[in-house]
Amino acid sequence: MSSPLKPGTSNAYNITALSLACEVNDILRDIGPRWKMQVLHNIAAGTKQFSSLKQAFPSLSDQILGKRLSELVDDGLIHKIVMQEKVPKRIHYFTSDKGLELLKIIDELHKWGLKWQ
Amino acid sequence: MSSPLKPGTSNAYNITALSLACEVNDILRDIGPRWKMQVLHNIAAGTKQFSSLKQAFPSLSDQILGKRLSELVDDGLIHKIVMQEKVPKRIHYFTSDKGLELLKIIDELHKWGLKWQ
DNA sequence: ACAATAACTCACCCGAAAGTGAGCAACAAA
DNA sequence: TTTGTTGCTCACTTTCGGGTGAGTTATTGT
Repeated sequence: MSSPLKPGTSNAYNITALSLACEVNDILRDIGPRWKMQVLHNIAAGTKQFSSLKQAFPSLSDQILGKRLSELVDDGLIHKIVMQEKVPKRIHYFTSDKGLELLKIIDELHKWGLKWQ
Repeated sequence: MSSPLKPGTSNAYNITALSLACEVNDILRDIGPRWKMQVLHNIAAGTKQFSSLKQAFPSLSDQILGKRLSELVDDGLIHKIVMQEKVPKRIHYFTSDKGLELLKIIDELHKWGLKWQ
């Protein structure tokens, strides 16, 4: 899902601390891009197609939506199935188990945010 | 902790979906900056001073460390107490309850990452 | 006299991410 | 025949965040 240790990011003193630290860093970078978790959440809520996701987020451009979807597929957070090959294509997205478990944590993050403003 | 809805980010259709979405977006932006959660984690583990945090993360520059610390203070995730005013100053950082609860969620994120690679 | 220390801030650069404009495929409806 | 649909990709510009170099403060150690 992401790159290993960058050069110079580790040393003798903090090798164990950094093993956790770097992994968390990488995860945050993976889930951090704008709209990405929202799109994942919407797909989990039943929105399946590109065009309906567009409607759900009118201020999100096609380009960014396309990028986020391909990132989510690459991360294994969603699956993509082609329902109809010929144009206009019909493609359905649905969340993987990995994605659903991530969303549980995202939801806790949301609750944490509500609790502490 | 962060800005409210940006103009054009909301509309009639998705007002409820976006209320969650935008909050999560904002939280992710707040916890996303490089090193921030690592620094928080190290402070929770007992590292109290600027100079010892520097040692813990040799590849992290003073400038970024200073920035992250002030962000963490602004976010209410850590507290800063001045132990000795006169130069060289002695300043201690320690995690707030808000910060500790966030770290629990970060830890789950870490476990999620280990489970799914 | 000089360097070192602790904890920063300011000004700047540069690469990555976000956002914008255009286009495309191939079929169906107006 | 033109327009619309669906699901994108490519190229470009702009914005933002990370990283670097230098400087500051006053006291203490050599």
